[in-house]
Amino acid sequence: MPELPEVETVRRGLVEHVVGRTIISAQALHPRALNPKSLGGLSVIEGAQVQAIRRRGKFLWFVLDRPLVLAAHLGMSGQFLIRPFDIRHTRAMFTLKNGRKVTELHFNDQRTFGWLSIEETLGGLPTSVLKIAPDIFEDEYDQKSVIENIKRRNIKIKTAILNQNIVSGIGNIYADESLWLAKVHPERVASAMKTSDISRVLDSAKKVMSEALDVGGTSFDELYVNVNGDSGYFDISLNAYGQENEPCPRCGTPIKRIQFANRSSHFCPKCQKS
DNA sequence: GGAAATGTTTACCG
DNA sequence: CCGGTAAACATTTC
Repeated sequence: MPELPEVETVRRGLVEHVVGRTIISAQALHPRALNPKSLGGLSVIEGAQVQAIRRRGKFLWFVLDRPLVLAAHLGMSGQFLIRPFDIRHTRAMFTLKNGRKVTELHFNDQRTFGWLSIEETLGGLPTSVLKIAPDIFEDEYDQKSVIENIKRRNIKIKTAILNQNIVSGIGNIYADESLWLAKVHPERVASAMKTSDISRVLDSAKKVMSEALDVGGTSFDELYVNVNGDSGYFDISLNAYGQENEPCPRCGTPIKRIQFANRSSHFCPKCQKS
């Protein structure tokens, strides 16, 4: 469930199900579930009450009634599930209690690129999030300085918006969708772009991601689901990502797919001029 | 069997 | 230091 709209969907589910509850037990079931940088095993948060679930970009963290937080990144296939019907890929388990009510929370992760870690905070941010830039929906997000940052670089615009240290939360799907909406070719060099074009890309990213969030994110299969195991519906709204050879919804030209930084880029060769 | 999959980090090269 | 590229992590599906 991995880009900003999907992670935010998970965060909202966690707010419903775990905030205000006390962690009775927490244990990792797979050696890769715990980030090597974690200050300790998951059991160190047993007894703590969850006060809030926060997010920056694709990073989540559980605020506790103690100085430490439980930070989490879903990687490519991580899930937090309340009522898992599939426990094949459960990598960690939490039992939470609120009075007599008991909640079992699973951290599932097929590809095991996701992780959990116990971290300290600095200025309210977990250690692993310190270098991550604010995402487009945060109060701290300053689009003017983000544009200046991007403009200083001789990198492709898609590389810039995928860089979590420049602006966080955007992954391969929403990068392609944002560039399509902004009519900007993914390989345009940032330093040669007009400020207004960079601005339009970022505005488009905000628009696309808020629309995706409204429908619970993008799910192609059951890997990307909320805490109740439900899929999001943004896949039906995709205009470029995964649409190779499909007609561009704006001009009818077949969407093109190219290799980009070891992955795929999808764009309309007519609308998005290089 | 090969390729690809919504992420991040690191090594290496020029 | 900068940017590009490939690989690494691991699993599953088409």
